[in-house]
Amino acid sequence: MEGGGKFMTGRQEADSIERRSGVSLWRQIADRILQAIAIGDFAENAALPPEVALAERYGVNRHTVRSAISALVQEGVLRAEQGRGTFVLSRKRLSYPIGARTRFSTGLQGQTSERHIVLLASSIEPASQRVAEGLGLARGAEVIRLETRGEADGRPVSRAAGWFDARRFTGIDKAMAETGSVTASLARFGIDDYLRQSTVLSARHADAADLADLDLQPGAIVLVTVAVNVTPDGQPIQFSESRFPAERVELKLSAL
Amino acid sequence: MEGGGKFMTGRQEADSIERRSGVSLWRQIADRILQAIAIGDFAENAALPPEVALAERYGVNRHTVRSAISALVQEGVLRAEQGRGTFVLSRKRLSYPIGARTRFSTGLQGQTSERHIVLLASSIEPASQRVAEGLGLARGAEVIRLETRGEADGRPVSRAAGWFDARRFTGIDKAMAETGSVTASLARFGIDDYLRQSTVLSARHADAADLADLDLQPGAIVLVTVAVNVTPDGQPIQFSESRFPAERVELKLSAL
DNA sequence: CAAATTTGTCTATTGATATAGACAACTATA
DNA sequence: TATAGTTGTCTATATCAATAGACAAATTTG
Repeated sequence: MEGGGKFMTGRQEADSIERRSGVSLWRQIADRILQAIAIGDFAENAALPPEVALAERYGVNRHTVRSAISALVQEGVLRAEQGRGTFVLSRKRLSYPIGARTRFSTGLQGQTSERHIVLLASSIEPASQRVAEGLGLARGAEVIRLETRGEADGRPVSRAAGWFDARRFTGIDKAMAETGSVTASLARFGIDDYLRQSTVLSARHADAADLADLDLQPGAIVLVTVAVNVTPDGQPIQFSESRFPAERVELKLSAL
Repeated sequence: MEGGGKFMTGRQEADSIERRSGVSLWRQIADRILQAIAIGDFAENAALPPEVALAERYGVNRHTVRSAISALVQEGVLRAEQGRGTFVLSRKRLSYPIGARTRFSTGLQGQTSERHIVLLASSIEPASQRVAEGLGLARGAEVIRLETRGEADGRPVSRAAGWFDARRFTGIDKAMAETGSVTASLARFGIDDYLRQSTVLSARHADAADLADLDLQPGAIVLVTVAVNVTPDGQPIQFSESRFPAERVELKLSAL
């Protein structure tokens, strides 16, 4: 029973693996295992099926499965013990909420014991076309750019660039460095509340910058959001582009 | 340093390519070209830079670039003409809106000249755990499952499975086959309006089923949404899982 | 027409990917 | 303690991926 099971269950399952696809088999199998963990097929701390069983299941050689497992061990997802088995270390994906009032820290409450934003860099630059459009400024107007990384339990879960009107938000880089919070920084400028006006979402393979920023292994997938935050009366205050590692994060879109 | 140019522009650019990553260079370059087209770097009908220029730009051999181009020609994204150049065929990605009132047809108005939903299959089955949770039914309760494909201008842009309470929506499969519209089908059961209660979003490599369903090439990425639609008073009516080809579709999250 | 530019094809070589088989090392258990 | 089950290591072979160079074929330009 290879492909016949597709309609049998309520879940998309590992029917097969694509050869000569430009994606190596071990990478595809590593992705499958990651996904299986994410949807709860392999419980945390539980043993994976033995290598020979996985090899049969995916229709490849045992050594190919070993390459996949070896990559996941490198990533800290699995732990292999000779004679015993291979065990799942990492938890399910974080569920990052996106809605009218998207906030980093509050959204992950309950899922992680610790979370924070690190300001990596800031700069002043002329607004590019899309930034200018998003913020309702003239192209080339001065904007402040903040580069940040979100971390939860010590692991990177997001990497964002945010742009603000440099005139209105002079010094927001310092505020951000001190508070570690966009919400708190904006409060210093009299912004008590802000809303997510629009979010555009896409996905792609991680490039070199993503790999470094998010501590990913080559071949990983990133979710990309491009968003505009506005004041309650509709004035644009922030344009942002965020990247999330798809293997560690899912986005939960909440009405509101 | 490698990524020195990273802070120079407002755009994530092609700093480099990852070797021995499990993803072949030609596939990575094909992804880059797709992305460049999607964000408008290469205009429609315009010529791509010559192969030698691309090879230099990405730091690979010309033949590797040719492999990437050849894959994109297969996918119908590019057209190569000997002696002239290689040209961009496909348009930008469709922007598929997701919000409180997500509807297939209305959402794509203006972006495509033609769009419709095809009912591929339907069945009655016991509710799996997650379907039951989503619909607020007991696990194992009978549900109707509709398998559909969304097409715009003749190209697949979505592939969805939708589940409905079999008791309440007996015959919705026929309604769907006749009307080709979820909204119209639900109207027959007295549902004039419905809202998107929750959407969970993730991304992964396309598996064999995705490749067949969405007419993709191996190595492609799919966006996956899992959603629950409810009546205005909060009663769950539909649980769905949809897959979108990331190279052809982006999701636009609209407030409310 | 001639030259320059660009894509297409061919041969050859190297390294990564995948398969195959055998056996060692370690663990749990009967 | 013996046995079965599991991960770890090794050798060998075949195929795919990537590089390198040369030249043909088609198109555009001077």
